[in-house]
Parts: sequence; structure tokens; C-alpha cells
Amino acid sequence: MEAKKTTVRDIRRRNRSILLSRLFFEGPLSRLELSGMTGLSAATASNVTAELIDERLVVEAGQVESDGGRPRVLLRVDPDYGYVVGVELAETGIRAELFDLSMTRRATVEEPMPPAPFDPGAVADHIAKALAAIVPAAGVAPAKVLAAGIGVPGTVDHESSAVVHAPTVGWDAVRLEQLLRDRGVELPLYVENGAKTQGQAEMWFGSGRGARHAVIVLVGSGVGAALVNNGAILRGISSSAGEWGHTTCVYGGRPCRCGARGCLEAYVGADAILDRFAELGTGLTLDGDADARIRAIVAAAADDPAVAAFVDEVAGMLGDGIANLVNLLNPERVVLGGFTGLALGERLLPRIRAAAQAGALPHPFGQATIELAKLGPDAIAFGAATLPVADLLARGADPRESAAAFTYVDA
Amino acid sequence: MEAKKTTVRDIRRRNRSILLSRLFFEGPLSRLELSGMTGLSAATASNVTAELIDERLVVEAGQVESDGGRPRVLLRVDPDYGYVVGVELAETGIRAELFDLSMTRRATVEEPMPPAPFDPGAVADHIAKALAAIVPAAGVAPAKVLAAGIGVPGTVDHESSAVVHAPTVGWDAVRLEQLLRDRGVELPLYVENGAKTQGQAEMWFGSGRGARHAVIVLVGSGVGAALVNNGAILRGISSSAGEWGHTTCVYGGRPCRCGARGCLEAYVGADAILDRFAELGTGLTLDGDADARIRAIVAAAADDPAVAAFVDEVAGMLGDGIANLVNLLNPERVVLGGFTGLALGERLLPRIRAAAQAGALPHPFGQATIELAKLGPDAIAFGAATLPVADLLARGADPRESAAAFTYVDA
DNA sequence: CGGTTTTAGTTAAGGACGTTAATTTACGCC
DNA sequence: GGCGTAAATTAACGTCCTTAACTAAAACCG
Repeated sequence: MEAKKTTVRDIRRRNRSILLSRLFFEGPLSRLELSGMTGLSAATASNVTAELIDERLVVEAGQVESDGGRPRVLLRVDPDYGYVVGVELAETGIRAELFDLSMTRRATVEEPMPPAPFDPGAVADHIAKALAAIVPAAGVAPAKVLAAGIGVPGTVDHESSAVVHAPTVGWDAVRLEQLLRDRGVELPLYVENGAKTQGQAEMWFGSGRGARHAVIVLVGSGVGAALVNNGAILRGISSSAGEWGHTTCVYGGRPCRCGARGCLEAYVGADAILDRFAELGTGLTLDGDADARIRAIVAAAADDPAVAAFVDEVAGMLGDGIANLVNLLNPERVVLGGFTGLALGERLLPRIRAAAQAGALPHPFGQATIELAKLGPDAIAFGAATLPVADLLARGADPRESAAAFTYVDA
Repeated sequence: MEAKKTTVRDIRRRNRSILLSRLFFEGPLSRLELSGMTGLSAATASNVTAELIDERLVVEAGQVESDGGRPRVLLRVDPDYGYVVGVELAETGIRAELFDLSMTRRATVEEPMPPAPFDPGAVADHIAKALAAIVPAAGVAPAKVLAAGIGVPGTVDHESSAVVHAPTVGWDAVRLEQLLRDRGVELPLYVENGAKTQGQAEMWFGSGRGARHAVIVLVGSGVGAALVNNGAILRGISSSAGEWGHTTCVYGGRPCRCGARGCLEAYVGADAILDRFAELGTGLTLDGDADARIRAIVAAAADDPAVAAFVDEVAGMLGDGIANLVNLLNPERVVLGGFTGLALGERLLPRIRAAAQAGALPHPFGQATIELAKLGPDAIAFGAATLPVADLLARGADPRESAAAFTYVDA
């Protein structure tokens, strides 16, 4: 309704984007296949791909032997056109990963940090250090690094530059992008909520693949979600959409670290599960990190009826929470991820499904499948790395040429 | 990502749509103003408007006197280019309204019906009758009626034709569009969930105006919502997104007519309020329809502490439900409507706001304003009538020329 | 082994559009 | 009645897609 004008130039941009996206997700493909699947004439497909090849974004990738007739030459996005970095800011430290344009991991760098609350300056130092270290670690030319994405444990306002709000690590309006610029980082940066980056990873290469309407539910220490409508992750007015963990599921219930009562996170988040389990007084002792301890609890349910009842209740609440999302958003797929989500889901998926069915309306429930995440709990950095790639595909051009660093991409 | 090719023709279509939308929402405007606000060159603005004038969609609407220089001639969408009908299918009957293209109501026809459950054929008879009656009632030429929108109390699948699922009136997969065609209705039809049509009405001409991310909350007998992201109402995979009423707010709580427990509707829906009020045993007797009785309860809270506590709890739960939507969707505006919502909101908006604040995260809550609906509880038919207009504006062409009747419009 | 067939890809001509830069139109004002 | 000013139209031009003709590269076949 407030759309901006369209001009002849836009159509070339869009068609570049369409062809490039096809090659990225479905390549290698021949020119004629591209023409067929997009509806573009063969002439234009040739013409546009010639441009892309000229710019080295696309390369030929062998031929397909023919059964009479000229063989098709296959095209694909050149994996070595450039590289993208994905950074995860977790509660225990930084992890940076470098990928080529086929999203193959080329290097990983970890920077442990003392536990939260975090000093913003110190975090920026660590990120800058990781970004500096990963390029030599991967052995690629610094000039070929296109951009970096950063997944953070909080919400991100994209004003003139990225501003992070992350109460769980003690951040309120931290100008992360600016802090990195002050430390000499010159790469285009894409800062986004970690649940959203992980959600995008699942949408592109995990269990969400192919769905237009999906919900990626992430249950770890915190509880979040990436809500996907028509292929695009919902952001809302200040990019904080998807804050599912602090949705009330028990009116007036358990107090939550957010200050409110009865939040979903106060029942199904890892910390909540561990706390409530301790209150049960089963005599069971737990070792290891949160992930291991959650798994131990789930395993113990096999022998101990009290534990079984407890775990069953947790699964029931999670399923009920999922039911709410199914009712509200009518997704075709629900993907359950995060270390707690996977620990519960691997053994209790039928129970979770049943609870979701009990709480959801029959019609939307019937449209949705509920599956486990494919990429494991560590896809935040990977998802962050996809952000500049999404921008590249959407605009059909190198992110380094972008006017604004972060553009809202409607994958 | 799966986008279809763009061709030179599309750019004209889009620019037509942009100019037409501007004229509809912000007209009358001169050609030069149009050019300025859209970024289109004056030449193109002239050129495209000439086309629109040629097709009689747009007419001149007087001049603006100049302070030296040729005066601007103002353009606007011709209100009498054609007419649209909006139909509300309510639990008490049919209401049809006919509007011109300035959305001025020209006629209303009501068809009472015996209470639900409804016989689909009988409803189709009534709608067909109302559609036939309203054109003469408005005194307009039948050939100038462009299309009709129908708001129904349930969800709508748009497959080859509209299929309605409405458990509250006993409908499961009713092929409403086909039933109407069987009865000789030839108008293009746009069938949509009533909460969504009312939501669109509020977005276009009510309290939602100007917001890109909004939640229109509708509390009547049932409880629903229209979720607006980036100007578009969320539909999900089968158009049932927005089913807010059957979201769990009390895990294991009151049984709901949907079969689940603890649904929001089982606490804040009109029927639930009346039932629970009766259980209170205040001795107060209530008269009139549901609306009047809810209002009487709210009014009685001023004198009776027990009633006050009850009403306060209802407002608290409503506010908490709103908080969940604020967290999940990060809207810039929340609009509270529906007869129950308005009855509560008119007196208890501060309480509802406070409850929402208590349940929501500070950051998204701070971005959202919570307001009452402007159009009253009867905007379903009006909103239904906007559906074909939205289509007209989006495609920049007469809906009668559309290939598929219902197209998903991204206002 | 050279012509034929088949499929892939490229050129060339043509049309739809938006843009810029004149040019014309329609007023108010001496 | 000419002048100044702003609105609107026209003309020339460039971009980009399309159709249709054409070239390229292989298998098939006598």
C-alpha cells in the first residue's frame, strides 16, 4: 500500500535474484532448465546468466551427457566466489565459523568467555578477535570475505546500526555494530536474534526445508521461536517477534526470571526443568552440563514413575505451547529444536504430538506436521552465516555493494 | 525464493496499483503530487493516470486554485465506478451492505435466521437472497456491482473454491462458494474469516490505520484475532491463522467448547463471562442480549466488590493474553474490539494495559500501543466489502477481470 | 565418415515502459 | 495582451524481455 515505484531496472534485479536463488538452492542447473522453471525465455536466462558468469558469481560445472543433441552445460554458484562468516554469541563464549558459498564449513574459531553478565566492550573485543583469526585459519584471501552474520541471545533493533537487547546476559540497548566498527571491523555485518538465525538454518537446510509457513521452536536454557510466514521470518516493528518463552501458559503460575508469572520458559526451559526436578526430591543425582542432565532426567523416566509423571507433564506443557502456535499461525510444519527440545523430543515426540493435538483445533492441527530439528542445537552460527547469503540472493548482487548493511530479506 | 519471473508488463501493473492505492487512501491528489509521493516521473504519473481515467476508474475532482501558474487538477477514484457488497454471516442471521468505491454505505439488507447450527443450503439461500435484494435496494445498476465479500464465523480454505470450517455453527468443510454458484450467484466472491475482515476494516479505516505490524483482537461470543505483519494479515497454510481464542492460558483449566481446557475463550469470551458470573451467585439479574448483560456486569463492578474482583480477573486474563501476542508478534499497535472487548475496554482499558505490561517483556511492550477499535462490533460486513477493493487496488484492475476470484492481497 | 536429427544456447529485431528534457497548457497579474 | 509560473504532455532515448531465426555440439545412421 505504501509501495515504491517500479522501474525497468528492478525487473533485471529481480530476475537476477530469481536465477541466482535457483542455482543456489537447486543447482547445478542448465540455462534451459532455469528458463523452464522460472518461466523466463531462454534468451533472457542466457543473457542474465552470462552477466552472472561475467561477474564470477556463477561458474560452469560440467556437462550432462546427451541422448542425441547438444549436451547441457550445468551452472552453479561459485563456492569460491567469496566467503561468509557466522558468529554465535552464546552464554559461554563466541563461536565463529567461515563458510564458502556452498555453505561448506571451512574453519571454526572459538573464544571462551567468562559467564554472563557480559561487558559489551569485552564481547566486542572477542568477536573482533574471532573475525580476525578465522580468515587465516581458513586460508582464504581476506578480500574474498563478503560479510559476517552474528547471532545473539536477545532481540535486535535495526536502526542506523544494530542495537542489541539481551536481558539474559545483562544487555540493554548495546550498540554492538558500532562497538565492532570502533574495533576496526570493516566487514558488512548482519546482526540478528539467534533463534531467528537458527530458524533460518533449519528452513534452508534442515527440517523446515520446503515449508512456506513454519514454526521453528527452540528450547534450550531459554525458550524461543522463529515464526515463518510465507517464507519470511516474522520480525515485527522492532525485530523482536518470536519471543515465545515468555508467553503465559499458566495464569498466575510459577515466577519466571523475566519478572512475570506462568511463562512457558518457567516450565519447559532447561533451568526450570532442572529446578523443578530438584524440588521433586527423587534422590537422583545428576552430572554434566545442562544438556546431559536433562537427558539423564528423561532417561530416568523409564524406571521411576514419579520422574515419568514429571517428564510427562513437561512434555504436555511443551505440546500445549506448540498447540497455541499452531492455532495462532496455522503452520504446515513445526520444527522442535534446541538442546532441551531435542532431548525431550527424541524420546517423547509422540507424547508432545498428542498434547499438541489435545490443545489445538482439529483443523489447523491436521495441517501441521511436528518434527525434530535436523541441524542440532549448534546451528546458530551457521544460520548467522546465511544472513548475508540471503541478502546476496535477494538482491542478486555482492553484499559489499549494498547501500544499507542490513536489509530485510524475504527469502 | 520460489518467486516467478518478472516482465515489463508487471511493472506497469505495479505502478497502476501504486497510483490507484494512493488515490484511494489519500486522494484526491494531483498528478504531480502522485509523482512526488511515489517517485515516479511526472510523465509516467500522467501517462498511467490517463489510462486509469480512460477506463473510468479515476475521475477529475476539481482544481486547486493556484498562486500563479497552471492550477493542479485533482484526481480521485470514481466512487461510482462500481459497487461492492459485504456480507456478514453472524450467528443470528445475514447482513449485507452495499458500498460505493469511496466505501460509503448505500444500502443494507438483513436476513434473520433461526439460531445455529446452520443448514449450509439454507444459509446459501439466504445469502443469495440478500445479494439479489441489495442491488435494487441501493438503486444501482446491477452491471456495476463488482464483487461481494463474505465474512464467516470460521476459517476458510481457498482451494479451487472457498470451503468454510465453522465448528461454532456446525459447519465442517462447507463449500459455500459452490453452494452460492449453484443458486445462480455470478458475482466474483471473496470469502474470508470474519475476524480477518473486521481486522482489515480496522486497518484501513479504524484504529489500525497507518500501522504496519498490528494485532486486532476481537472478543465477542468467540475470541479471535487478525494478525497483521508488514501490512498483510497472516493466513498460514490454510488461512486459519489468528485462532487466538483457543490458545491455552490456564494449563489444565476450565473446559472449553472446543474440547480442550484452559482456552482463553473459556475465560474472556462473552458466554464464559456470563456463565462464570452466574456461578458467582451475586444475586444480580441480567436482562437483554449478551452485549447488554456484559455491560451490566461491568457497570455493577462499581458497587459490588465481588463483581469488581471478578471483572478485574477477566480484564487481567485478557491483558495477559494480549501480552502473549505482543511478545510473539512485536506489533506497534494492538486494537481491542468485539462487543465484549469494547464493553470491557471502555471501562477497564487501564487495567488491561497494566495486565499486558505485567505479562509482556518490557521491550516489545514499550513498542506497542493498546487502543479500542473505532468501527464498533459491526464492521465484519464492511471489512468483507473491502476484500474485492483490496484486490482491485493490488492488481490495478477491475476484479471482474480477475482470473482467480480470490487472490491473496498484501495490502 | 559425412549427412541428418536433436537439443542447447545465442543473436537480432521488435515492443513495452520509465526517464529526461523539451514543449505546451492554463492560470494570475500587471 | 503580454509575462511569469507551475502543471501536464510530448518526444527522444535507453533498458529489458520476447519471439524467431540462427549457430553449436553432440548422437545416430546409412
